[in-house]
Amino acid sequence: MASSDNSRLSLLLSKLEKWAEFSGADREAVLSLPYKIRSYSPAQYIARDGDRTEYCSLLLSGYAYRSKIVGDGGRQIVAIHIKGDMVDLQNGVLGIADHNVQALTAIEVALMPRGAILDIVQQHPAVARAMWHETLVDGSTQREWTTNVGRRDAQARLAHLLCEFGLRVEAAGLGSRTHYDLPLTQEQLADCLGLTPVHVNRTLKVLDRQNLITRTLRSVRIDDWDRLAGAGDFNSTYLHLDSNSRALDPATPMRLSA
Amino acid sequence: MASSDNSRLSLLLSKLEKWAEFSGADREAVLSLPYKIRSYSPAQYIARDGDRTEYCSLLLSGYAYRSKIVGDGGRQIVAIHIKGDMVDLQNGVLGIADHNVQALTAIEVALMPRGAILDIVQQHPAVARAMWHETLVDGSTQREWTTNVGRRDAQARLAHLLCEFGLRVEAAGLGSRTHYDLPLTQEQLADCLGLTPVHVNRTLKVLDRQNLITRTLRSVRIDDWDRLAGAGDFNSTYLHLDSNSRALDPATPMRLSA
DNA sequence: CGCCGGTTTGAGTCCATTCAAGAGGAGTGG
DNA sequence: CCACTCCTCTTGAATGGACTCAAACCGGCG
Repeated sequence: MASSDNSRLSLLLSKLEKWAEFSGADREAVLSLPYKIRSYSPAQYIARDGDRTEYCSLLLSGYAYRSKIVGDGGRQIVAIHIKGDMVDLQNGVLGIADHNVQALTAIEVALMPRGAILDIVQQHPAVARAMWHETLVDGSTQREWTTNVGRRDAQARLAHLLCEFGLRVEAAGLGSRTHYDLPLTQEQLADCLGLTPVHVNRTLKVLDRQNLITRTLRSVRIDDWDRLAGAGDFNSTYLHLDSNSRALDPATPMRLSA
Repeated sequence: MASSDNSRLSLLLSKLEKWAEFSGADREAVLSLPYKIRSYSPAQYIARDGDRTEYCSLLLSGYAYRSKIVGDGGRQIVAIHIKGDMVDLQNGVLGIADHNVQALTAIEVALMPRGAILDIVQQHPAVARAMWHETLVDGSTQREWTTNVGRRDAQARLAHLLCEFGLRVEAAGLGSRTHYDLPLTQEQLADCLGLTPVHVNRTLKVLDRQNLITRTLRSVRIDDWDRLAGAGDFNSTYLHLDSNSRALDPATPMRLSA
């Protein structure tokens, strides 16, 4: 466990500090978490369903995804992760993986031993609270995904996903919400959306023909954000991107219009 | 905020203690959380999407559910909660509700102020860890629901839901896994499963005709658990019902057979 | 150049939906 | 105690969105 140059964990620190007020000691503790860097190539497993997990991983670069396999061989992708996400907090803390975690592109992760995570949350309440928040936001996103596959048609599902990606990629500083890399094959998109690859292909074409998006190879340009968000029934609240929950601003609560 | 007789929070305590080793002070702190009891009648809102939330609620009796509404008016039920569940931890801690929480039956809840929850996790790491666990298990369940609506056909979806209910109801001491109250209308079942009420009706009949279940009014008898679990592609791992994660037993990791 | 994974397109099928109407059950008020 | 109403459940028939199967196309790469 080489604890060499810990500056790579500053990514984690800045993420966590969005959610709680950190003391100097808290920051110090995060930055001195033991970790090792590891690379994975596309499709490689970070964790497999059923595995005992020893590490929590912070995604340093690239994209990763979580998936579950059903009885007939079908696959559901339940989450996509980008730079700065803790990709294995749930599996790591619960101790046993209830789903697969795989690299989508070539990635780099910082592996932190499960015990070190449990220790730091034991000793640093602010860190604990921030990680808990992280988990809560993941949960919120997951509910939205359930809703997406459960109650929207193919076009809305896809539009919704593209909007979510845009905002998250932008928030992570990886591009603009209207033009970003989308390193998913149509088959993987289908597995995110509960559709078949063939139908994803057709649906993409429909969005393109309506001048909502322009597809180039593995990247997307959103030509009309507002109309795409409308088509996707997209409301960004669930992403909790505004980090003002600790000092909740007095703005009027939003309400769905429909 | 009447902090009168705190014995009702022992339900919360016993749940949390499954996930972390509590000291006497930890127990004391949980039991002396301020709360007030409130009743809701069926369909009444505990929280609405977009609301500022001031309380976290512990469900003392009855059933509740979370839902999201989509643009065309459709509803997705994203979780069902039973006695002992914290029904509003996410909304309460994040401070703004990203979905609705409603009573399914007549219910009683213990409302605890958001601030008190934040305080206790600040001062009692074991409590924080236990609540975090609670959230992680919720997240795991949510991933399974996403998978259920995304990648299983109507029959499997319904069978899966019935199995999940059975185990959870049994774990909460409310009945047996093979015979329990199911206070959902077929419309509500449909909204859990991403189906229409009409199709739920037909699918129930299919399960009945295959002698997997027997339906009586608002309750279910599972006649052949193993076959139903097979039909529903059900594997209970994701519920994390075995509370041995803090002292992980050395059993071989489970792997899916398919 | 020829392979190979991914994309595109077409045609036919099917699972679930929609629309519609009737039956059952519980509660209410006359 | 019965009539009435409302809600839920049930069933049928027709429709449709997404799927399956299958073949062709494309672009990158060895």
